[in-house]
Amino acid sequence: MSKPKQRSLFEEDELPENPMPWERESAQGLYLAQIVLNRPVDRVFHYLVPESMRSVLRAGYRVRVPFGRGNQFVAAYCVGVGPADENQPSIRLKAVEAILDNRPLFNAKMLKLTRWIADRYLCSWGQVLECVVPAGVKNQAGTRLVTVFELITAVPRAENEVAEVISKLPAKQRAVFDVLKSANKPLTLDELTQAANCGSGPVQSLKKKSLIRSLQKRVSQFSNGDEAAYAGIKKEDDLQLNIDQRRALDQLLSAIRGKEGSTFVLHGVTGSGKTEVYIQAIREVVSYGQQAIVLVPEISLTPQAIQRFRSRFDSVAVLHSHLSDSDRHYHWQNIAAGKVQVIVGARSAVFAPAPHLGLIIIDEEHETSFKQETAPRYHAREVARKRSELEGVPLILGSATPTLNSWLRVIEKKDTLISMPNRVNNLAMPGVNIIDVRNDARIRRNESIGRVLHTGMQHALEAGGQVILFLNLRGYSPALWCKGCGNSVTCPHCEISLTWHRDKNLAVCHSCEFSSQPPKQCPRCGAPGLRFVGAGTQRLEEEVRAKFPGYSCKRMDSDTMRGVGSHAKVLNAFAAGDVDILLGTQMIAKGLDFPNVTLVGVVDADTMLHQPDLFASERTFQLIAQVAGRTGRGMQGGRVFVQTASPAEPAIVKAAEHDFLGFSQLELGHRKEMNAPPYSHFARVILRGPQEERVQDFARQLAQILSDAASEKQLDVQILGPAPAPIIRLKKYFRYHFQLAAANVEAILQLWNEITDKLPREKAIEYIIDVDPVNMR
DNA sequence: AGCACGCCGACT
DNA sequence: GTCGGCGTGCTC
Repeated sequence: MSKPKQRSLFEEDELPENPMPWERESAQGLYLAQIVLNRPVDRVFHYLVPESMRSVLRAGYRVRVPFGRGNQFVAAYCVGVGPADENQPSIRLKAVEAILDNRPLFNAKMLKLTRWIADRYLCSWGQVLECVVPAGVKNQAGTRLVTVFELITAVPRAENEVAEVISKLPAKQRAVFDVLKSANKPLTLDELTQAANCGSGPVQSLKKKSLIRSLQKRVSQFSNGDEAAYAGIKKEDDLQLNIDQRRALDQLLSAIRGKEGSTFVLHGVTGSGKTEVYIQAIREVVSYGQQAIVLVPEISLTPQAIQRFRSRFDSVAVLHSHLSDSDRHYHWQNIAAGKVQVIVGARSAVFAPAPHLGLIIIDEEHETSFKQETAPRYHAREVARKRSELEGVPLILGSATPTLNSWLRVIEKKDTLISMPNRVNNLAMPGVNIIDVRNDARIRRNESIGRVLHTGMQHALEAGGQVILFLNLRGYSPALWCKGCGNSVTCPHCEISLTWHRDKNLAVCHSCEFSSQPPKQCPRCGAPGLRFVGAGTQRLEEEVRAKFPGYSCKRMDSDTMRGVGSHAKVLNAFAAGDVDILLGTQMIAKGLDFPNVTLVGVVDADTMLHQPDLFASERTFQLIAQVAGRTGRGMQGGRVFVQTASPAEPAIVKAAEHDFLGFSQLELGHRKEMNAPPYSHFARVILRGPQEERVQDFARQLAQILSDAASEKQLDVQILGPAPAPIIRLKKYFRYHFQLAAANVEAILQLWNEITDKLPREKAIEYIIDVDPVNMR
């Protein structure tokens, strides 16, 4: 019984755990709490519930408990309460020390969901719960304790005695007493003394006479940021839907009305008006007094996107990364109180404590940012799937380029497809030109903009259109290359090529925080004259300014978009037409909707394609399709130029043809052949330590143990590797990884659970396991 | 993950 | 003889 996690994964057994061994030994009518901790031990601990807490403590509260040999007090989560089983020896049990919340933070469904996450992503229940509750809720940010006074009414004293004491009160005390009596609620010292026009003396005297008492009350002092957010937003009516949108909405409405916990893949090409469909589907659940959760990638949480929801609904909570602890706490309370209709947020908003959830939507479902890269390493899409099942509400996965994962479920009829194959207003999809740059003299000269793209930009700009240029590398030059030895200068910690940032004249590692003055000589061979090769957004900006001097140009990447409002500022300028050419990284690839953009240039389609990654092809397709979607949204139409040295690459060709079906067919064929996801599951074990050889040895050791266990337990799990991780050095650690592969994820989970507490330890070597990884670095 | 216990080497 | 290194195992 050391691993409750194995049991509850695919059984629907109820939350109170099976009796622990000692629970079977003596029945004394004890009342116990089941407690989990934010530690990587996935076990439920039992604590005595003191008499005083018995009527309050339930599953879902946080508590403080003594833990370990030193009885250190730690915050923990109560996941169940109940009488002890028979034969409970009370000696070894400790007692709950305190309850930390005024109300439970989790209901039964959320407990079930978090338990599922712990099982599915191989971490402890406590770790999941810890990550679900925002820090601002834990530390009660935006609230404080104040002392208030109230009358003592229920005192077992003779009434006439009390009346006599009251009648003999000095004037000031009498005034205080009357104020408190007429207020009929607890008052602070300030309120009291002001109303009674006295000092604190009379109040203290009354307290001494046991006519009033003081108590601590927690009051919120949230700065109501929401009113400001809503100021200046005028409400708008729902738009008229076109035929595709109408059909999509009708399908969703019937699922909503039927209370189905089913999943819909909404495949709508860029510009097909998915958001309007979401909004009107939400309208339906809101009309029942229910709430909707909308997950979007963090980078899509733009002011325009937020405004779009705020102009349609009375109360929208937006959960983004710039919120203060206090804001987060405020939203959590509001959401839990059912005061919020729509919750819009990034990944973690999937845990929003909506009491009457009616609908979950994930927009841009293909975005990799829905996978959390630290424990618990959950994927919000899968968590949403589970939550929709538990709550019996529909889940909508929207994208112009659905993941092959979701697409396979459509093909297998596990999920329902809704197609929106046309753009709104009968706009055409933009024409995409694949430009083979292998023979372009300018590209050979190390320029980024080839002849064809240059001409295209010129025409677009002269016709009054705007241009977006996409390049997925920030900085000036992605490599400092030495002619002498042919090597590039790498980060001393990560062995990754340093990128030269010309504006600050720094060589920066994009993997850790390292940066230094660019060396004058090669650190390896000492030869002088390092060359800066390749181009990042900084250099592209310079080239654009040189080549298009009459036009204004703005760069958007994580270097220029440090400030909170910087994003909106540039986009507003672009929308207003003050900027002709917008260039940048990933962050301009999604969701932008500017009708005057008549040309989009993908400066280098090959960077993503050539990554040693199972998903490289899928990502390349997604990226080109998404970037292409940024144009042709007005009446002038639009064109896309994709510069590549692999013009025949299917991911690029199919993206150019806007042929998702064709691409998915091809790519799924490859995946099936290779028995790769979505036809199988992976879990990736990553090890790191300061000495490369020991990390490698230990990786081999672990892989061997897992491999042996797999054959011993007859589990069909392949062990692939170990091998050096693609980024072998990261911040002073050497990294190795290996993978567990199986047709069913359950086999992987079972194998890991069988072995995990028997695995050896090695000093200074840490390892983690990532189930269904999206990032292979 | 912590943390305490315990079993070995270098000190007053 | 003891202080403290770090490996080992447990945590209701």
